[in-house]
Amino acid sequence: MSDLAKLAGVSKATVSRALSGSELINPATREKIQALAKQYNYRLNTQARNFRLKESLTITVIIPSAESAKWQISDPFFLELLGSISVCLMEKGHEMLLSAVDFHLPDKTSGLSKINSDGIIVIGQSYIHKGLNEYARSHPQLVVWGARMEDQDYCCVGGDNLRGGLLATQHLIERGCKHIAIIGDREVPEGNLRYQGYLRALQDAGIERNPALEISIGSQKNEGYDATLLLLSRGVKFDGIFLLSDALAMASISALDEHGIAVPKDVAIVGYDDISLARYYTPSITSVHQDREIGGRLLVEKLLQLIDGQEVESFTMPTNLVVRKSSKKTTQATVTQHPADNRE
Amino acid sequence: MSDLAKLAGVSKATVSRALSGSELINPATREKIQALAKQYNYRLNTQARNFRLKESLTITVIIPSAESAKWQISDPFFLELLGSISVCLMEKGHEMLLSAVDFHLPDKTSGLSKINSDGIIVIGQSYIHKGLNEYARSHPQLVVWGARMEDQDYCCVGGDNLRGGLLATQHLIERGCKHIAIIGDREVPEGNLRYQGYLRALQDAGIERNPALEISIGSQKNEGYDATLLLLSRGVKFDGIFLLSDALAMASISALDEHGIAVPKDVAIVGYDDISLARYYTPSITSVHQDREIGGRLLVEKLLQLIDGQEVESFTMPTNLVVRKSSKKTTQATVTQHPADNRE
DNA sequence: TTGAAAGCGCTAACAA
DNA sequence: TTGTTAGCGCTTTCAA
Repeated sequence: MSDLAKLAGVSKATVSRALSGSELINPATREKIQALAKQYNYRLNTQARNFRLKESLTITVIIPSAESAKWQISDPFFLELLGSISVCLMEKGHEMLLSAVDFHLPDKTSGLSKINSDGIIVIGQSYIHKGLNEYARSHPQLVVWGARMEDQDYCCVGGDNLRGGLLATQHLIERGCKHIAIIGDREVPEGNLRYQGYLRALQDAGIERNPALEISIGSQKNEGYDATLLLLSRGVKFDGIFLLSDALAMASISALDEHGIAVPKDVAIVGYDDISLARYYTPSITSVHQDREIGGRLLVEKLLQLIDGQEVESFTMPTNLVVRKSSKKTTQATVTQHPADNRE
Repeated sequence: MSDLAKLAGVSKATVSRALSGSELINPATREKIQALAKQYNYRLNTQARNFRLKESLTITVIIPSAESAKWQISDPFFLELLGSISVCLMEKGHEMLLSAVDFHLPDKTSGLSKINSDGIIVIGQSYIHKGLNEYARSHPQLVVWGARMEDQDYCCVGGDNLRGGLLATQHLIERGCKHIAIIGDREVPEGNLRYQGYLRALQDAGIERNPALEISIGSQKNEGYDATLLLLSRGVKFDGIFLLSDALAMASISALDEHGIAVPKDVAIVGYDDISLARYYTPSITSVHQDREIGGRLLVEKLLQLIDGQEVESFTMPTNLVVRKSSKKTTQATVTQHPADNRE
């Protein structure tokens, strides 16, 4: 920069002002300097600038990774949300630092405090709601995609999971299902709310809950597959399954298919998230839609407001069901399998 | 830091040395200072440190975004590779800056030079091979996932696309297919090589190439769907399709299914990449496997060597076919559709 | 083994 | 409108 200053015959300060497009500078000088900068292919040292300004223009996005397969970034929906966040951040002139954190590790949120950026977006509360609460008290520059909780000290954006679970289950009931299984991770707040919606729908319809139809697992595809096999092995009747994510739904359909059980003929399937592939699966998957574009935008905007020192409210996005083939009504049938293997 | 120095009754320099675990310091002093730092929850200012050291410990990963849907980060395989890269980078103590760039834009690679990090990993050459070459000449801290090219001035890691295309097509031929369509993006180097493999397999088997069976499109799911409809509308006979990615394969199967064409009974399908979902699609998808874990690790290691000033060679990873149901032999059948709509 | 001091490249008071 | 100057928080010579 001092070189450039010499070349232009002005001081460093003037160059700095010219390059940052300051108001209080002679337009002629500014253009001269900018031309010179371009000519010599000079670029501001962002590190120095950020250091000086005590800002990084960088946002850290944390996405939970799957414990079992660390190199595999979790849920496709989160990835699609990530795409939306990435675009918004870019529009606002921020960089995106991506960090896949395994929240199953003992230290859990301890990694958060090592982060050095203007703000943090956590995609999915995972198992760390309390940790987030604690962290947020000292570092308010945090927004989280997830479920609204009673005791929530951080800003949270997410879908209406209770309603989503309700819609999904009601749909299966309306479609004629009497024995509706539910498979997914109920340990995480979002999953739990979807489960509550499921319970409520059953209750509203006067259907008694059957614990043998409920399986709480992680969110990996193989777990969806295995859980479906487990369900089959229980020998309990079921004619519909509500899966707490589309990835699980796909794996489940795959498992059913391998056992000669047809979807939707024998069993109706409803997933969650309406990931882009849901429409292109065979059969296409009925799913609870969450708008990732709006979601990502909201997360970014709220975080930026937070960084700006503004007060910010959490937001729950409306949610709707997209009906596709996997739950289409056909000639009814109910599956019973291997009543032998009847452990838990 | 100066506060900490006062507390410890030493100079800033000593604190700095203690915290960086320098050799030339009294172990007693070091431990005292480290204890103090922990007690007061003091952390080094990374920005200042990086600025001083002229390093960022940050690697930028560039992943091409789909032109049509900017918020949707492209191919699932790239995402899985990204996961692997992320883990390796973390292991090596680097941060990962993620940038989704639309290489269809007119400026194309111009964005690269604005990047301010220790090195760049580009996932997929996309349409910018020349731009990468040019960039690499002045900025050698660059590795690219993609295809080996004759004139390549950058370090490149990727699968053996020619062989992959060959294996996929040979498999379809062995399985009895006589009329093998190919759908995918041949504009990008990787796609083109896979296509060359396809051509060679046909040639080896003495099957004449039929341009009506070839469709070059982008890599979005809807394009795979549309391309399949286009193929059907051409009214040309086909009993197998080689799709240049698994995402396309899924969309294609979906399109066929909607037209009452069964996979693999009527048409055999082979995809590419062996993404984790391939095994859980219905039917499960035969696909050319590329090891994302090793791939990611290689990319990171080579980049770090490059940053370290070492000479680095490009590497082509071995490639193999994973056979699943989508290409399983059944009672043979050949589809002909709508010979009416025979334009193009 | 430790301290004093310089300086990384930039911005922003303050002065001119 | 521009220049002078100080200083962000750290590391690292060099000297003690």
